[in-house]
Amino acid sequence: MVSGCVLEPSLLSLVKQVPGGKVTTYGALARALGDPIAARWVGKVLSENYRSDVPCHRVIMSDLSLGGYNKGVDEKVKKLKEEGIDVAAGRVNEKIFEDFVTSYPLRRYAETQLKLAQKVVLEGDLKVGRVAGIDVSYREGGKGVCSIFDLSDGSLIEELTIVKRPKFPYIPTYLSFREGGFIIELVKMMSKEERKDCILLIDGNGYMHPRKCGLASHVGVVLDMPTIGVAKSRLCGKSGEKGEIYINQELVGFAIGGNRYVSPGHRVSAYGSRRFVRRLLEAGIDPLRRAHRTSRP
DNA sequence: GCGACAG
DNA sequence: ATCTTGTCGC
Repeated sequence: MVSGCVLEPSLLSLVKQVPGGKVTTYGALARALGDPIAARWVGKVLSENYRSDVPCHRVIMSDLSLGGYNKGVDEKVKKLKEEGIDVAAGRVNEKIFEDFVTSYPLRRYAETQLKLAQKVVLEGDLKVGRVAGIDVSYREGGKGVCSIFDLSDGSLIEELTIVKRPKFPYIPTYLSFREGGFIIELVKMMSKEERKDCILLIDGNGYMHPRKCGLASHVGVVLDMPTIGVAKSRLCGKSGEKGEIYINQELVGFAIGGNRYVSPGHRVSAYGSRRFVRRLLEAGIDPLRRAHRTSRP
């Protein structure tokens, strides 16, 4: 219950649909939520669930092995056998129940991303005077930090902080629904004048996203500000010979320095975003590292 | 079988 | 992101 409040009721009600004497898989539940990529989150939630009205013991792995259970796997096997399910050598011999009644809630979020993606502008002159790095860290809730630097002299102008509980779980490709609210609130704490002339560096992807709408693009469009995504690992795409990242032959971003992935968020091009981040680092300005450090305890 | 899977 | 969970593709 600590993580995703938003999708959790949907997930638990899906688990309740699995009849006694039948089993389903984490992946099948994720598909019923609207996206198989949520399978890992499904497993995490169910392994932590203690509600006796939710039959988590009927959820197993796609290879028919047992998976986890909060009271131990032995208890899971016992409950399954009591329901007449054939369990032998740590495997369940039963057809997978997948006949869920569902509204596929995750699809609505994906559709939101597709709509926002149509508003993304992949060009801009980046005539800005300030740069803000924004990062969110978690420990008993989330802490978002926005570190604003003056580009004329590289000095730290201001640092803003916000602490709140994220309402959306972490599911790959849906990060913007977890962290977008932190970023938007932080930017709204900036003065109008400060905001006007500022580009945002976001810890995550922009255009380098399966639906062309990662966190940086999402908040860029919502705030109508130039944004660049800088991620520490690759979510999707294929690497070219000079660090380019492609999705279906389309350039979506770059790997830089071997351990950073840069992609345009909004109102900047792919090459423009790489140039901007490179020049910042050459000038010794690292807003994201600063935001990351102050967000950590 | 081993690793990847934004944070 | 932390303490571990599933699935798919190489």
